[in-house]
Amino acid sequence: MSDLLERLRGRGWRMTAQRRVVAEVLDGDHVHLTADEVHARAVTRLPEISRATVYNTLGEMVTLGEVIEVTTDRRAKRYDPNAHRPHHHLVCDRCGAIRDVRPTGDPLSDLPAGERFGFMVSDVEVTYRGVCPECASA
Amino acid sequence: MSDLLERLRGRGWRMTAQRRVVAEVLDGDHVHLTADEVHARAVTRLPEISRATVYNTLGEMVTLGEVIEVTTDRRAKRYDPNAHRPHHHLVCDRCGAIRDVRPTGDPLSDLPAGERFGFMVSDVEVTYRGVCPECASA
DNA sequence: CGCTTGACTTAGACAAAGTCCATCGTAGGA
DNA sequence: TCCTACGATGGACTTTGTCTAAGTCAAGCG
Repeated sequence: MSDLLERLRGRGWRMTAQRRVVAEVLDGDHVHLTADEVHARAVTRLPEISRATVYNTLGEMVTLGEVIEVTTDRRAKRYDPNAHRPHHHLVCDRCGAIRDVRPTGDPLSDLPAGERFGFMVSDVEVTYRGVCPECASA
Repeated sequence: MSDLLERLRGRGWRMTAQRRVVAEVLDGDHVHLTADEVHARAVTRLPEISRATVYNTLGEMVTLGEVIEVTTDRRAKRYDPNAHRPHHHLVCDRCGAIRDVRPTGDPLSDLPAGERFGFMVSDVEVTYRGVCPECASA
């Protein structure tokens, strides 16, 4: 994760204990925590960190493009540190588990000009839905 | 919209003034209203309709498969009556405008078995993002 | 036709997720 | 080491949605 920390430093981020903890909590592959989950884990390392700070820090990371916001359902937004490898998401409809996936092909090129309604289309998010092995066998 | 009303009747729905109004409000193409917007419009026709009823009715329509829930951002869910023609969505990042689009190709077949992590994948949602003509010229 | 019944509606309390703001604290440069 | 602007805090507030207890009404039945 020092990877993420390094990048943030390099952008003139003022380093504080709170920011370090949030960045550390977000480390790893297939990590998709909600803001509250990030807060809960951060608290175990830095008991006095506030919810507002977690929200602020996550928001800044998103703005800097170091973390991606994922909205897979009506519930809370999730935060995905895997921002530097383009990917999409596979979500379990039963338990909400999320995996990063990389489909073949480019969905952007699948949208013909006639279906763009004059928009300048810049991005596409693909969410696959199904049932994960654990839920299927339960 | 009598189309939607007819289908609902046929499923043994008890017909009430409230349900009729909600169904009528949802009529049309490229309609993606939030529950609150549906309520606001319903109130102009039936002043005493309550928020809870609008939520209940929308939820039932979704369960019956006559209306689709669309979650494009952190804000409110939107309701799309165009449930019987498969389609995806194009969203303006500035003003939130939504258009129904139909890309070529099938994203489901773009997810190789090795990227499915044992999931039984049953559905895929594609959200294109960009800037609409109105926002681009403003 | 009017009765009955259970499905439907209502208002408001409640909950979850997130934002805002005034104030206090501190990282890091001089 | 001292200063100061940037960051952190926590509590109030907002938005979106759910739940519940009590009242209302659509529609089948006689």
